[in-house]
Amino acid sequence: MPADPVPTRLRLRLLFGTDAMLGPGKADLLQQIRETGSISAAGRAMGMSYKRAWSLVEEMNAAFREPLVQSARGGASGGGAQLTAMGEAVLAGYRRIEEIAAEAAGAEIAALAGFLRDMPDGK
Amino acid sequence: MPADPVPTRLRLRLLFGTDAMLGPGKADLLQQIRETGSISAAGRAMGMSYKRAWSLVEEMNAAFREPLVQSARGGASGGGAQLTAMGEAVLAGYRRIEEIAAEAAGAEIAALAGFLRDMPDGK
DNA sequence: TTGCGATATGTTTCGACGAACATATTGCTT
DNA sequence: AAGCAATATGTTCGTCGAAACATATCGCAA
Repeated sequence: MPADPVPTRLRLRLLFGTDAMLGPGKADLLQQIRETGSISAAGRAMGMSYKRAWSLVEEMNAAFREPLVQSARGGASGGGAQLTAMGEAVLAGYRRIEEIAAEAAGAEIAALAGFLRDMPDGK
Repeated sequence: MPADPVPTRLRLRLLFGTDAMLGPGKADLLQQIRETGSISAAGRAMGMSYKRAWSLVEEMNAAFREPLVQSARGGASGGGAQLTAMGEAVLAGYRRIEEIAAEAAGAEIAALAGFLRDMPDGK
């Protein structure tokens, strides 16, 4: 068989109770913060305003027992941010969940994708 | 241990290529159509305008090789809609994927939920 | 002590998406 | 032939959330 004509991805979102949630956006943000060492740089890398990035960080820090992101302002480089141990754990956990789910449901997902029309768009 | 303080749910969305996607909303809509035999009744049951429900149906019908919903207008009861065999298959497949993913990742999800603050809100 | 770069946070502006509204159409029933 | 109930589809109107804009603050370095 040829490479699958329609690459199918699985995105998942965890709903904690009524308000708190963790999805691909926050996970990617955590990862970018981890890589760039800055909330603003992470936001830029994702085409997201600093304000929005910061808001998401604030939500996450409030939702868990301990903050996921530790930030500092001032200093030589103006400040920065990095993941706490809790932040590392949550990010790793989310990635693991993604992987496990995609793996477990892979066959079913492929079956569904097989029902798709070949070219959904006009391309 | 007591019942989990924060009931955690998993919602997943399948992204087919760039445009087509299938998530909880469309799946629930399919199920309601199946149960009510009508697009408008399904929309009402979900607090969704007929127009929106119809649009979603149109998207789904266009995305797959065969329509998922077959509709008829006119007639004794004014018309109606029902799932095609393809529609039944897609709905069942999505539910199965949900179940498999939740089951496979259950332990990891519970672990993450354990990191949550007890009362995210003020309640 | 001035400047820089990033965090922190409030206010205003804007645009997309859905709701609401409005019709047209269809085919049984009576 | 008239009426009904639901599909089908276009148009307008509101609203919520994000973007954009605007400051304030911090701490090191030069």
